Amino acid sequence: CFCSSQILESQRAEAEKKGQGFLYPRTCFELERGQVEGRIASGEPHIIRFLMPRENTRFNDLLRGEVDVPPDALDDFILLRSDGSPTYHLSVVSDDIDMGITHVVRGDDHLSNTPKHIRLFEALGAPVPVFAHLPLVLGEDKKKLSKSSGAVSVEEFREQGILPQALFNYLALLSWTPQGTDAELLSKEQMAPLFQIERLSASASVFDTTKLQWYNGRYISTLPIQELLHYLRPFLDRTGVRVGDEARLERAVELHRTRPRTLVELAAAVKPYFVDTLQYENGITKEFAGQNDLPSLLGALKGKFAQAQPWDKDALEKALRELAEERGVKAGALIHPVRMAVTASKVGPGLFDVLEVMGKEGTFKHLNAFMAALRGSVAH
RNA sequence: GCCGCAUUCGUCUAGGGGUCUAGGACGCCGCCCUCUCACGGCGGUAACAGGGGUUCGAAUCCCCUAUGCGGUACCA
Repeated sequence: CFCSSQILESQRAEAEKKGQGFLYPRTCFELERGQVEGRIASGEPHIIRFLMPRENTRFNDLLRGEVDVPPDALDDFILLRSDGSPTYHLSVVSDDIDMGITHVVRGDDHLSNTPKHIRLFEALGAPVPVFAHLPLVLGEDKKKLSKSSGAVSVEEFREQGILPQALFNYLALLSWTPQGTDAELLSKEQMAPLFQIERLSASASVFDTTKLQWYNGRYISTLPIQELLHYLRPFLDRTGVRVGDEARLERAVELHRTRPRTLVELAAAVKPYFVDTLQYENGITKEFAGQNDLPSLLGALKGKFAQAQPWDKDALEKALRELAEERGVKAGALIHPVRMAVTASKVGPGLFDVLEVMGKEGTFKHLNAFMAALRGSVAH
């Protein structure tokens, strides 16, 4: 075809103005063979088009069943550009033939290209593969997933502290459910034998970060501990945690793992067990600075704890409850400030478990720092 | 414009003519457990896009409309 793109473009605009579709008018197809050879020999720029049959193209998509496409929108598409390079359509089809591809599984957005590809396979005398067009995953704005609509690469999810198992599980269950089970938590190994491509839904799904995080939380709390630790390590490094005591890390993770939804949060939760100083800001001013008897209570508690033998949750709980009894306060009046002191958080696992794992040294270090911070905030 | 694909709770989905007063999960709300939070347990909230058919009977089959997405490139 020798038609210039300018001419075709203006013809196309013309047709659209009249509200009509535009197909290549096959002007150059009418040319005599000798004429064509002459013009090519003279170096005139040209492209090679595929002569698309003017009839319906039917094929059976694994997900959508019979698809029947009339020729209206099937143009005599270009195979070779004027510089001689192949277009996408020629490339994929030759590649598929070359590699002996039997099943083409690709995104929905290629459904409209399929008739072209099928005709190409036929024209090249190759067997037409089976097609399956998967629905797209949409962003929360219901538009095609893009950079602006959230994370789009596995690297980004890894950075956010999402476990590969969780991402896999979540993604696999978008547009697909296994037959005969309501199970949501499925490993790759469990899914493989259940997988049937026909059970994929044909409609697009919206990516829900909250649900992904739920999956992630489930995997964080159930993964074998060593495996979890393996994934957690980079996040510990990143938050500046130097783990001196592996056994303590393991116990701390066991204690905290039911709460976080990302590895970032898990790392933050076990940080107090391995650092010298914590940041209290909000905890001090809002909750405890106004309690005038708190310094005295905590001082007395330190005395009790100093004598606790052994340093375990039962002994510590006994010591704390004794003091509460003696002072006529509720145990909670001690438990909450101590939790704040040792973890810089209002929420967390049972306090005595935390103290046992943290150890005597760590507990006192944080208690002292907290009391000092209390004095500072009262003074102001 | 033309062609194609899609449409069940806010979201992911089950459902393939009667068993659907539509099931499960996330989220949200309440209760239980409890030193707090989480986990766990129990309960609740919320959907068949609209309109025509076909049928004794439709979320399920057909048509139309609406909406969304994709294609209509010398992009992939």
